[in-house]
Amino acid sequence: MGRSPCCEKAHTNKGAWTREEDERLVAHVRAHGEGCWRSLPSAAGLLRCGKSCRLRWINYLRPDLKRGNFSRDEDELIVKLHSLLGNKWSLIAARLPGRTDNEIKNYWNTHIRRKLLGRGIDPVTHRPLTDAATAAAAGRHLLPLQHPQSERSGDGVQLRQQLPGPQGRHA
DNA sequence: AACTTTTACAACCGCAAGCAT
DNA sequence: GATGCTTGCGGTTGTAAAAGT
Repeated sequence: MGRSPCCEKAHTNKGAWTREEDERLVAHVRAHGEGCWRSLPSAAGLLRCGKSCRLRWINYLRPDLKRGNFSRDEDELIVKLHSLLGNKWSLIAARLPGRTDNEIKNYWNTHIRRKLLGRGIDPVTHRPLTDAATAAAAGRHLLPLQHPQSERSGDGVQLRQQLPGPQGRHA
């Protein structure tokens, strides 16, 4: 399939959104509705790519977003849905009004995943961890790495899926 | 108080699906 | 059917804030 750059990168802002950019985006979507993200930035006077605008709107600016902490019910529902659907965050989000796929994905990776591991449950399969994996989960301090650089290259993804604990990050 | 490490989450990137031509 | 474009998704990264030393 053909693929083109989503935007003219040389002329777009990146990084955190400013209040002014938010206001422009909200005003434009209110006036014209969602959709046609490709042309939205220029129409709204934003130096962002359409992708970035869409993400910002969906994950942060939409008026129907709940935000705030996840309730116990939501927590349990996410675990249940994940056991059925896997990493289909958009499908899971569709069952949780006011929550976004990105928010759920982040919540899963930072909270639920660790909680399940703490209970000796594999967050991928939702089954009890094997002895080896449990040992690794319990004693991850024994593991030699948690350096993102090494995780991020090559087999790091697979490795991370097997390894428990927080995704090591450093400032 | 200063510095280091960890956590949390917003945002980016690349890929693939779906639609139009 | 082939090609090109846009949108949506999931994985990954950057960084501010919090916690620890």
